[in-house]
Amino acid sequence: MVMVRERARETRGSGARQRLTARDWADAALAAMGEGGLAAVAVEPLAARLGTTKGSFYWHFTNRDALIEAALERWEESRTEAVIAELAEEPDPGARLRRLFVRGTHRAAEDPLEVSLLASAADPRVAAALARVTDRRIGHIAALYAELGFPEDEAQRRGLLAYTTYLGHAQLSHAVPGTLPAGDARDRHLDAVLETLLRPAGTTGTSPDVREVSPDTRASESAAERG
Amino acid sequence: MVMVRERARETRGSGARQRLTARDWADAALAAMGEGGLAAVAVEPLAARLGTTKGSFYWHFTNRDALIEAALERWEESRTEAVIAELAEEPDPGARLRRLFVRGTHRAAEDPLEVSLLASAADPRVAAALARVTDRRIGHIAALYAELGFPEDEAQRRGLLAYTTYLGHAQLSHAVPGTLPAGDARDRHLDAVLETLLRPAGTTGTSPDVREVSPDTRASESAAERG
DNA sequence: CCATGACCATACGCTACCGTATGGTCAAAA
DNA sequence: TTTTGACCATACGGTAGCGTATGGTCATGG
Repeated sequence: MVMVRERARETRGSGARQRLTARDWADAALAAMGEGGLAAVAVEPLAARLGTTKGSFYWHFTNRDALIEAALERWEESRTEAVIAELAEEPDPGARLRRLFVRGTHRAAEDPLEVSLLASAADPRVAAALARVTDRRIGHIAALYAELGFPEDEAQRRGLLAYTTYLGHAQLSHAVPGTLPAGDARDRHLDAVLETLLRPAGTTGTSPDVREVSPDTRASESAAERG
Repeated sequence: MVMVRERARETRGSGARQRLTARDWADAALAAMGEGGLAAVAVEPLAARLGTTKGSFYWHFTNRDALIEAALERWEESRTEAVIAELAEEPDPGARLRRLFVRGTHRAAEDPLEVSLLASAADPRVAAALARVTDRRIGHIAALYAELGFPEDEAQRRGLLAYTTYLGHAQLSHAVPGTLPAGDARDRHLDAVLETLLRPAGTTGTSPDVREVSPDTRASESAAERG
């Protein structure tokens, strides 16, 4: 089963032969990681998938660990950029937080990479990357809460809770998707969650004086996104 | 750590060996799973750890899959019993929910087994076990909310949110423990989270009319528990 | 007292993967 | 045109684990 390698040599610049770069390998590693976790980042299967052999890999990387590190680095920066891209749009911090949460959960439901990384947190490199990204994200969410008028410690606490909720949601949507509402009900659920996360504190008590959640600021954005 | 194997009858040099049961293997598998995930449930390392050989294992089990299934079954029922044990104590549903949440998060922080299982949710057997346990737990929490007076759909929604929060918290405490407050601050954080999860709905709005969280019903129970 | 069967040890072949060694190919530089 | 060096193919040896085969040991019942 030899691959038909097309040698379409463009006359200029981009050496259009099927030669690979270290980044190609890192991307493939990330993809494999999303599908099978850290253990799926294996040189020989990746080589087969890329239509090449180990000879190529060991030219670009000293060993498998180096590949893992490169992949994590790539993930980390791409995620940071994605978050920053989210930031730039909305002027209203409340709407920013809503969009952040909704798009984050949507993406987590589709893309297993993030959950896979969490699942591989036993590895110290993965743990380090996760720690950096997590800190940055929680800090960012806390800043949004602060912008909304919450005092610093309360903003920090709520940022942590919001991110905790996001993580749990991502976990559920991947491991036990049946528990989560689907379709319209999903957006309604997310709205209710956001309502809970944003509701001001102060009315302590367990007695449920329950009324309808007023649907004035729905956050349903059923949009597919790219990264 | 590993227990000292008592060799009951030592009248003859070093001949007398301890015989194992299938349950011993299942327990060892669960322990290994907590430490290294599903991949750590490997016959030969387990045999070494148990001070025996593969010969013993393949007497009690047909193959590795059978061991995994047995271990999961054992986990599932032990967890169910644990939850039921929690149930029986408190008469007040609000306090039950608090204790459930606090003890759950405490245990998750100490025992990596649950997080490891989540990390191995790619395996269909693990996914099935997780699905059963998750459904039962969410149902139980929702029932507590219902007992507190929330209407059925709201109780369901809040049960899901509470469990989502638990999962995210467990995940964080394992993967990025630095983000979570420690010591006293942890209990305060948990109290605040519970306050948020139990607060009645209805006061929609983003404007933070923030006051102090009244510390009338603290849920600090720094107790070690057994399973 | 020996025969049986439950239980364990050991040796073997198999697969998947890691990493090395070494030679092949091909575009561009010399 | 020859040479160079970046890039890839292939063969090799090593390790870890799965599963099988087969024989060893020991308690108990006949």
